Amino acid sequence: MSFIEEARRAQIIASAIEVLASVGFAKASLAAIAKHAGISKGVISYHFAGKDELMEEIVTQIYTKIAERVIARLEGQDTAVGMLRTYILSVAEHMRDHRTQLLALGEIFHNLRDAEGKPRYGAHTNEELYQGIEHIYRFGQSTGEFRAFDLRVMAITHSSAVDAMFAYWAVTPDHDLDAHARELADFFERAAAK
Amino acid sequence: MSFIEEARRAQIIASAIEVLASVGFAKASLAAIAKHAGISKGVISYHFAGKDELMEEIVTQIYTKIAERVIARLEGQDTAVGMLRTYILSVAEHMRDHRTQLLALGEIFHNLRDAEGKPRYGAHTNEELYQGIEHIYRFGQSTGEFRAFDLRVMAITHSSAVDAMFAYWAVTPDHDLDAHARELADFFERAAAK
DNA sequence: TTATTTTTTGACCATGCGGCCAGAAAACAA
DNA sequence: TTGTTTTCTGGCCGCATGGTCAAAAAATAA
Repeated sequence: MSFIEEARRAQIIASAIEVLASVGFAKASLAAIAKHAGISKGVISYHFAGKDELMEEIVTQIYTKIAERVIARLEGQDTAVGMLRTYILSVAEHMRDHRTQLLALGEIFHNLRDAEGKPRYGAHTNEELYQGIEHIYRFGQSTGEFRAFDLRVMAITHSSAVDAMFAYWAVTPDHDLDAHARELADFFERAAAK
Repeated sequence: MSFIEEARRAQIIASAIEVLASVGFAKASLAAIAKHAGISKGVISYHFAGKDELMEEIVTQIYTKIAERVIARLEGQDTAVGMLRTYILSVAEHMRDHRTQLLALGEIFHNLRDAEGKPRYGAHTNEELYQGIEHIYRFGQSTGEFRAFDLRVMAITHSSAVDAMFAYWAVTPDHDLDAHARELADFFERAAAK
C-alpha cells in the first residue's frame, strides 16, 4: 500500500469521524464526508471497498487505541478488584480525552447494518468482550475475592453499565465522567464482593 | 373516532409490531407492513399522520401495558429492597410473555429518528425513567436500607442493566430471563446495601 | 519529452423509501 | 333508490443514497 494511499485513507477516516460526531450517522453520507474532506466523492470509493469498509476501519482503529491503553494499565494489577477498577477507570480516562471518537463510535455501533438490515454491532458481537470481562470476575472468584454469581449476567451488566456511562456523557457533556467511573467501580466491587 | 377507525389502527399497529419483530426496522417499510396486514399502503397514511406517529403509538401502547403491570405489583411493597426486586422481576416476567413486543420495541428505540436524523429515543429521553428509579433508591437511602451513593449514576446503571438483559435475551432466546432478573436484583441489592 | 500508470473528478444510475392523490368502492343517510 | 361521506386502492412523485464510469489530471517511468 503506497504512501499516498495510506495518507488518503487516514484523511478520509479522520473526516468521517468528524462528520459522524457532528451530524450523526444518518447525515454522514459519502457526499458529506467527501465534502468535509475537500475531495470528490469517488475518491472514497476508490480507496475503500464501500461505506461499510470505511466504517469498520474506523471502529478497528479506535478500538485498537483503546485496547493498547487499557492493556498497558492492566499490567501492574494482580488482584481482581484492582483489575476491575483499572479496566473501568482507564477506559473512561481515555474517552474523556477523545470525545469525538466516542461520538463517532456510538453512531456506528447504533446504526451500521449489514445487507439484511441487521445491526453490524450489538449483543451478538460482544462475545469476545463478555469473555474478557468474565475472565476477570472468574479470577476474582478463584482467589476468593468475589462471591459466587453468574458470570455471564455479570459480564453483560458490566459491559452495559460502561456503555451507558458513555452514552449519558455523550448527551450530557458536563457530566463528570471520571466520577461516574469511580462510582461504577465501587458498584461492581460491592456487587461482586463476598 | 369511529369504530372502524379504531379497528384499523389496532390492526395496523399489530401488523407493524409483527413485521418489526421479524424483519427489523430497516425492512419494516410501510409497504411491508401493509402487505403483511393484507391492505393497501395508502390505508396507513389515511389512518396515521405518518410512519413516525405509527411508531410512537406502538411505543405508547406497549409502555402503557408494562407500566400497568409494574405499578400493580409495586403496590404491596413498602421497603426499597422489595420495590427494587419487584420492579426488575415484574418487567422481566411481563416481557417473557411478550417477546414479539419486546423485539419491536427494541427496533423502534434503536432506529427511529427525528427529522434531523437524531435518535427519537435514547439517553436524552430517559429523564423521567431515571427519576422514577432514583425515587426508589432515594427512599432506600432515607430509610437507612441503602448506603450513600450517586443517585443518577445508579439510575443510569440500573436502567442500562435491564435494557441489556432484554437485548441479550432478544439475541439469545434460550437465555433464562427470569434467572437473569433474579441475579440482577441481587446485584443491585448488594451494590446499594449499607 | 513521451508513454504509462495511478489517482481524481463529477455526472450519472438504480434503488428504495415515505407520502400523495384521483378515482373506485364501500358504508351510510335521506 | 339516490345522494353523500368515509374508506380504500394502486400507481405515481420527489428525494436521497451508495455506487459506477468514462474521461481528465496528476504522478511516475522510460
